[in-house]
Amino acid sequence: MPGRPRKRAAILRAAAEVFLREGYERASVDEIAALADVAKRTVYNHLADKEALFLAAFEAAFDRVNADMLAALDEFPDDPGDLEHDLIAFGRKLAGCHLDPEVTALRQLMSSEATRHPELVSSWRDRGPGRVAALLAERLGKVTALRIDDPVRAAHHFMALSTYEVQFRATDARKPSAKQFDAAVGDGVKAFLRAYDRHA
Amino acid sequence: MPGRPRKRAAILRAAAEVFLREGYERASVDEIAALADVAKRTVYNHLADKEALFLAAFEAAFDRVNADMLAALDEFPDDPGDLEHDLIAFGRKLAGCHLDPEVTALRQLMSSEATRHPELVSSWRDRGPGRVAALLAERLGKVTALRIDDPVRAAHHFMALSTYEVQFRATDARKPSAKQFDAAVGDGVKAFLRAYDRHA
DNA sequence: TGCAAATTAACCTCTGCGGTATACTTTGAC
DNA sequence: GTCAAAGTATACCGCAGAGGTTAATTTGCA
Repeated sequence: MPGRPRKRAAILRAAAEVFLREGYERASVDEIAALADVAKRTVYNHLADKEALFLAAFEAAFDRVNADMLAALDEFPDDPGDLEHDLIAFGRKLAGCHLDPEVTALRQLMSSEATRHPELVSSWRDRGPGRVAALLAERLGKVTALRIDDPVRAAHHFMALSTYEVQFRATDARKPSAKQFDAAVGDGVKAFLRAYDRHA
Repeated sequence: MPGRPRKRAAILRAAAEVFLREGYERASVDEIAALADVAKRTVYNHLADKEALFLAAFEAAFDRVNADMLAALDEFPDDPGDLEHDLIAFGRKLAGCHLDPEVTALRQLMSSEATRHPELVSSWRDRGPGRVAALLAERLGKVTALRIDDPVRAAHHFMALSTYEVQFRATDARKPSAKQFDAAVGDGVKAFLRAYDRHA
């Protein structure tokens, strides 16, 4: 592996770690350089200034996390055998993503810089949950057992019901137990089915 | 009105405004003092340091917006005549709170300081949405037209369905139109009723 | 192997902010 | 009206961090 891109990757990884841990203002370029095991000058060699460093690191971290999010969709079979079971499995995967510390830290970081960088928010929404909703809508629309007028809205309802409570407690000091987690997701999915299943 | 408490109130109001606009780190005590029309020394006279100033201002701002949130519950009648209509009215009020710029700014501020002040998050949750959920659960449990096993969970489902999409777009540059807003809330409430109404 | 580009370490400067000190003025309760 | 408590203006200190400079060194590639 060539030297230059390796340095750049190390810088972005370190920057993501420090920015996520400290927030934009509290993060220092010195610490990032030290963590990347690189001279500060090298950082400024790759990225013009702290701002550019932040945006690039955020972008990279988002891509990484978002891949997991979209991968959850593979959990959802094209032709579900046991619909409730499959939906619960998918809902767990989806809700589980929201518990990932990197995800919650990224959300917080985005939130705190939302005023200065509104494009971060819209990009996150469109490429993240918005994308998940669109893809999920496509799949739900094909399930004949469901009566769905507006697939995108139904997808949102599914996401809301399966993840609301988990997100609610995601920032809590002590995470919900596996039992609470499963119950929250399971009950959410069951409510979704009562609202959308033809014979429920 | 006596002078001293008036100064204190002015300081807290100014602090809230600046902290909400700039975030903790970017906010400067100088600006807060100027906005409160007060000498910097006076600020430090009332609050020990920037940290205490922040916590006090946050607390005050939270109490203010949270009162609106809890007031939304009054929208919900003890004995609903037209359940769907009443639920939609309540849902709109609830979702509307999430569009208030001060509310979104407060959430962002809490988010960005969550690591340093986890107690802010749990206090927010317990006294805010958690409280709403508990009170709403109480009311929902009394509505005989609904089949509800776990009232608190049902309350969460109601909150999720009626506010998810609005919160989803709350940080968007251009707010959703009234039509979109009403449709999102209305469809959410209808889904809730399909899931919980005895004869649906 | 040689050379050009990248990297490094060690400074340096400049700015902004938290917090304090001083010396003076205002305010309000008795 | 007095006088102590509170407020004000201004200057100041210390510190931390962004970003630049330089000169020496390493690295990758022809």
